[in-house]
Amino acid sequence: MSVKPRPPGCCEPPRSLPALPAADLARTVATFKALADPTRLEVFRLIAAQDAPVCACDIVDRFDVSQPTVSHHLKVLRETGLITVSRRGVWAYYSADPRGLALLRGTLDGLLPVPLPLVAVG
Amino acid sequence: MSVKPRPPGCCEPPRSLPALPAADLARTVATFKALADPTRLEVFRLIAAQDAPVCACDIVDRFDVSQPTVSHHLKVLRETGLITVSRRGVWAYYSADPRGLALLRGTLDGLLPVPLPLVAVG
DNA sequence: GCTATATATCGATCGACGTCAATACGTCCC
DNA sequence: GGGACGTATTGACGTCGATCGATATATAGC
Repeated sequence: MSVKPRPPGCCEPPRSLPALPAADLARTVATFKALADPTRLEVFRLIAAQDAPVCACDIVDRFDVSQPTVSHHLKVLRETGLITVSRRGVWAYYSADPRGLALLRGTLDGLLPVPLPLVAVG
Repeated sequence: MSVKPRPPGCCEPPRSLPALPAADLARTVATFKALADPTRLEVFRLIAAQDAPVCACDIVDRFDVSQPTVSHHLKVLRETGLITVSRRGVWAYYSADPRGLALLRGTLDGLLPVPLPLVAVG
């Protein structure tokens, strides 16, 4: 953060980088963190692979963790905008929110230029 | 994980998802985790924004954490394949490894189909 | 060799997080 | 209302990880 002279013979100062706004940084970090747990990543993969919303009971059935733990993971994914929930009676149905992944994709594209230019077709 | 009958009136069983191989899951989780810390994400952003390798001393200068902490973050980024290091005398120069981000991009594309079909040109 | 400098490693601390059992909350049905 | 069931919340526990100061390692120059 300080403005120090280069150590002699070291290097040119790197190109300065516009700092990410604090809110964007926090949101990006939270999204990465949401997918940085093996159980939670698999839960999200299961939800994202479906055409129709997934019942919470199915998720509980498919993982070797307790029902409160699954509920906790779903809450984290919901709070980061990666999934949405809808209720029908006592049942809760979860779907992937495309905007959550779009945010991540945008972040990655901002980190390094894509190797080949891409254009949308169709 | 068990094969239980549906609760009555709940839902159709979700499409079964081929489990991610353990090694792939671990590697993906580790990469997400590497970018899930605000300091480390900013360090990586600084490195990835450059055309030339960045001297470690510059990174230490630009952040409000101690030199051992920066060294630790650089090690994590290196071990996940997001950056590479080269030495010249006592100095260490870090560059972004495009393959690290490519892995992440591939993972995201596997999580949800891209909103519009994309083709490479040029 | 000795000193100075750049970077890495070690050990300790402290907060964050994944997990569980227990419990609370809501909804359905009798 | 009362019981049954699906889901969410709470509180506690153990582990992991970000951070630091101290120290180690390595290189350059004298």
